[in-house]
Amino acid sequence: MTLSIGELGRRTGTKVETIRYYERIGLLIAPARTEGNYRAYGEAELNRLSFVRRARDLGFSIEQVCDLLALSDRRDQSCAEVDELAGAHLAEVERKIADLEALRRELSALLSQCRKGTISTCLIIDALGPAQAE
Amino acid sequence: MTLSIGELGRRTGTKVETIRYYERIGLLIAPARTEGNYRAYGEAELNRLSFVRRARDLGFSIEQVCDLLALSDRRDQSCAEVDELAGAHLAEVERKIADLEALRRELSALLSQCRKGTISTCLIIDALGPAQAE
DNA sequence: TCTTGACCCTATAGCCACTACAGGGTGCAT
DNA sequence: ATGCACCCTGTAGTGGCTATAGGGTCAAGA
Repeated sequence: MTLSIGELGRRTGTKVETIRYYERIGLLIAPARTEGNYRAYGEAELNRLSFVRRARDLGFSIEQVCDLLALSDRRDQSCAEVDELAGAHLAEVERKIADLEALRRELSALLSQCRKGTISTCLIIDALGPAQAE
Repeated sequence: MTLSIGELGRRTGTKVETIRYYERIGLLIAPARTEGNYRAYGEAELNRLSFVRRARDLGFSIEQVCDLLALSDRRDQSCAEVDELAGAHLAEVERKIADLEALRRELSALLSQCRKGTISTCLIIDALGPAQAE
């Protein structure tokens, strides 16, 4: 099985430029080339890129993906590190959710107060402006 | 009242570099200068930067902040546009929350299954790897 | 008066994770 | 021979800052 970069992209839902970018930063290993200097991928590369994509879709950073890839090769060792990485990531996701929910509350409070008046009486603009009664 | 850039930063919780950046991109207007070529800010600038900071803290993009600033000057007009902008932003925030919550569910499902074994039996690594039973 | 140190200035490069060119080469069908 | 889809490299751009280099200014203290 030999895949061109475009085909690999189609199968993994990755843009061609992104694949080349991953290669450039060392996340993917430079594959063999055809006579015409085209990248030629095999199953191993397909699997590796799939792994990368899923991890990225789960919100892991490139660096975390690198770590996960390295860990996934050490099949006999404890998966405690994997667990820890995923746990840290989960905590980060939960923090972001909390931040966004605080934001949502503020924004919807502002919006619910809107009296459809003019800018000069707009509570949203007011809320952004300098504190007047302080 | 005349403020140096550092003083303005302190009063608005903004780094000096960020203020200069805002000026460079046109979000803040270039202020008067002292004899020694230092930026000299007044109350208007303090208000404007406060506005920017609050809007940024609420998660508005720089472009949205530009729009809000432009709107806030047109005090006699309807605030419908402001409302719309804030509403669109709220919708965006809600979409992000939904995305992150889906993520959280996936991650915590993965983590709850961890049996503290080796990498080769790690369900997290499995979940990232290529689909095996398909 | 000199020096120290905190502050200020500009210009430029770096961060993340891509994305979008420009300017060319390859491969296959018509 | 021509067209078109695809591939190649290299570079620059995105957003929203942040950091650094290499200097200038200003006020206080010895």
